[in-house]
Amino acid sequence: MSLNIYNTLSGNKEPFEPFEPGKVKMYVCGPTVYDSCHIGHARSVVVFDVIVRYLRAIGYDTTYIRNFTDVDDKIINRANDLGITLKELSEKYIDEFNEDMDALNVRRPDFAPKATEHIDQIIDVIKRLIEKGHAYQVNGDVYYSVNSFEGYGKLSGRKLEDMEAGARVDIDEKKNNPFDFALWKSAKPDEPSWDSPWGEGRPGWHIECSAMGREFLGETFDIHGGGKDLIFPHHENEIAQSEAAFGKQFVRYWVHNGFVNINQEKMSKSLGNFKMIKDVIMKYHPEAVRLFLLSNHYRSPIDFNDKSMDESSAGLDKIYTLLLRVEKSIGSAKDIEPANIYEKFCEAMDDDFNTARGIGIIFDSVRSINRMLDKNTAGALDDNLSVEEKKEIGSAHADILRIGNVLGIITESPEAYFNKKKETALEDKSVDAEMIEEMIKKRFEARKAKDFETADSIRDKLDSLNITLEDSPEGTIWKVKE
RNA sequence: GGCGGCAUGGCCAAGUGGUAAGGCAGCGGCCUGCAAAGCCGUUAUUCAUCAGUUCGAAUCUGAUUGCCGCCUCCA
Repeated sequence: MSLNIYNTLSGNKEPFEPFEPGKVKMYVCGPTVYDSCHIGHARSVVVFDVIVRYLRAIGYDTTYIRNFTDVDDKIINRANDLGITLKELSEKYIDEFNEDMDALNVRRPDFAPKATEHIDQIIDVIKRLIEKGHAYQVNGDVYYSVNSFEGYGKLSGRKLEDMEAGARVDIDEKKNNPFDFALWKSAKPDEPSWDSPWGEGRPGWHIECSAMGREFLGETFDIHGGGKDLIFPHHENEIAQSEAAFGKQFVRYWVHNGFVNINQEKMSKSLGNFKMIKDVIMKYHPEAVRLFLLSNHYRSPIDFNDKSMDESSAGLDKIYTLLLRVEKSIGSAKDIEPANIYEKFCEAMDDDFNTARGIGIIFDSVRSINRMLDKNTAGALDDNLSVEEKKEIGSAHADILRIGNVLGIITESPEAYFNKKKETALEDKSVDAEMIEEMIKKRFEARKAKDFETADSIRDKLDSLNITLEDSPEGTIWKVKE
C-alpha cells in the first residue's frame, strides 16, 4: 500500500503523488509570536513533525517550511503595552517557541521564515494582484477582492452568498465586499511600517504565507498544513491570493489537525484554561506528551486531562520497561533481520498517518516480546530461549526503535530514561538513590538468609516513600511511583 | 442562519462493506517466600436510535436524538 492523505480540499483520502516524483514540498503555518505556546500549538507542531519524519522515512526528499508570523495587531498591541519593540517581543517568543519544541523533541524545519524578513516578496505578490485586477487600493490600504476569484470558498466549502446571509462580519465602508481582506495595511502612528508602492504600511496576515511559500517552495507545492481553524479564512485566502497571482494550483494536499480540549472544554481566554507547553513538560516526560498527542488520529479532537496524561506516561514506561528487559537479557542483537512490525506500522501510517493504530502495533509487539521473555522467569537469563527466538526478539526490538524514530519517542536508552525519571521524582523527597541502593542490598542479604520479615519491612519502608521494588533473575530494580 | 465533524465495552481509542486492534481500570489464574513487573484467560452476538440498500454494514443511504467545531484573533 502506498501513502494516502486526507485532503481538506476534496474532503477525501487521496493517493499521495507529489508534484515532482520523489520530492515533497511542505509548508505549515507556524505561530503568531506574541505569547507562550500552549498544548494546542504542540499538537500541530508534533503532528507535522511526525508527518515529515514519516515522509523522509519512506524515502521522500522533503523540504519543510514553517513560518513565524512576527507582525500583526496582537504583537503590536502587546509590544506597545510592554513598552518594547515589535522585534524584541517577537524574538523573545520565537526563542521560547524553539525551546519548547526542542524539549518536545521536534526537529527544526528546513527554513523558518519570518514575515518581516520577506516584505519585498510580499509586495511583489500584491503588485501582481493589483495588476491582474484582484486587488484594489483605498487610502493606502490594499484589499483583495473576493468576487474576482471564481474559486473563492472551495477549500472551506462556503459560498459567498450563503455567508453574507447570516454573517457576523463588521461592515467596513472601505471594502467592496465584507469578505474582502487586507493585503496591505497603511501605517498608523506608533506602528512599525515598511515602504511600499502604496505608502508606508505593513502586510496583512494572509499574504505572508503566499509570498513565503512561493519563495521557498515555488508557486505550486505539495502539502500545506495547519490547525483546523485556519481553513477559513486564512487558507481560503491564501488560495485566492496565490492562484490569482500565479495562475496555477497553489497546494495539492491540504492537511489540518484537530484541536486539543482541556477537560472537555475548549481552551479559551475566558475560561483561563490554557495549558502552556513549558508547564506541561515540567510535570510529564516530553515523550509522554508526544505519545499522548499521537494517541488519537490527528484530525480528531483530543482531550487533555490528568488521567489521559497518566495513561500515556504509563504506556511510555511500559515500552521502556520492555526495552530494558530485552537489553538486560539478550543484549543488542547483531545481524538483525527486520521483523514485520515496522511494516505493519507503515501500513497504519500510509492510511492518513494513523499514529493511533501505529501505537497499538507497538503495544502488540511489546506483549509478544514479554511473552517470549517470560519463558525465563524460572531460570537464569536466556537459557530457555532458542536462537530463533532470540533473533525474533532482537528484530522486534530494532523495529520498535525504528518506529520510535518516526514518532519521535524512545530516543533515550532505557537506563537514561529511568534514571532521569528517578532524579526528577526524588528531587522533592527526603531520600536519595544511594540510600535506596543500600537498603536494597540489605534486603537482598536478608532474603538470602530467608529472613523475609526483615526483607519485607525494608520493602514496606521503601513503599511508604513511594519506591516500588521489582525482583527478577537479573536482580532487583526500583522505580518511583507516579 | 450557513458550513463541517463526532457518537464503538467502566474510561480512552483504532476500525470506512466481510463478521469488533490496542491502552487504562476490573475480575480469575500463572509466576513469586510474599510482592512488584510480566504473561494467560475474562469483560461489546455488538458499534446513539429508527428505517433502508446488500448475500453480508460499526462501516453505504435517509430520518431522529445528543454533543462539538468553524463562520471574529485562535493550533
